Amino acid sequence: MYTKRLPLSFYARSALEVAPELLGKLLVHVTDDGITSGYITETEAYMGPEDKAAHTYGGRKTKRTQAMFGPPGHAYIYLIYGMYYCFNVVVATEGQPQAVLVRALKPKDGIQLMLTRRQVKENLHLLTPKKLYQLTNGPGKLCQALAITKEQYGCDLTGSTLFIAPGISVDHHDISTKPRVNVDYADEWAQLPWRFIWEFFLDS
DNA sequence: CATATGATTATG
DNA sequence: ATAATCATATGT
Repeated sequence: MYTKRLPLSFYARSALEVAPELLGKLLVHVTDDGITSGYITETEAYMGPEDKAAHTYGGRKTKRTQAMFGPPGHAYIYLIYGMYYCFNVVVATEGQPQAVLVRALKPKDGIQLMLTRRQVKENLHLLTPKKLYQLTNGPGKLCQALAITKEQYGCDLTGSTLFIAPGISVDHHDISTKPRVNVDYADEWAQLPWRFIWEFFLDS
């Protein structure tokens, strides 16, 4: 179905470079239940040891964060609030623990399957563009919709089960930036505009 | 070993 | 505004 993948070179750059460029790219997960995918619409850059908001601040290397220290182009996934998974793309170079959090998607393939996984009652045909987007407009939500769990921890994103395809190109005028969400504890690092949002039209 | 808490979400 | 819910991080 999909043959192209973003090359390793795409990921071998700083989180600040990769985060905005990930917008419009297609995140795909192939499972026994079927294929689900969506265009990336929102990301956040986490720059590693110096970034107080990053899990690897101060070089913290633990069982949870080890994937961030590994080679780029792999998945860093963690559980938050005891109930939701968050999906990140490891970037930069091995030993340089940077990552990009994927915060939202615009659903593409496998919408019926996403509805089931997210336990949405609404009928597929009666789904408004807004309702459709609500399926994957949060880091925990998109992991539920695409069935991303710790099983995919460290997964090679140039591989064949959980991967990122080129998708569509986004005009940089349609990208806005904001401070990252829920990182108040990070002092001056909390205010940096390291959240990137693709301002697409809901019904396009 | 004990404790506090979080890169969130759903519901009221 | 607040509850849900637990792996991880940190300290003793």
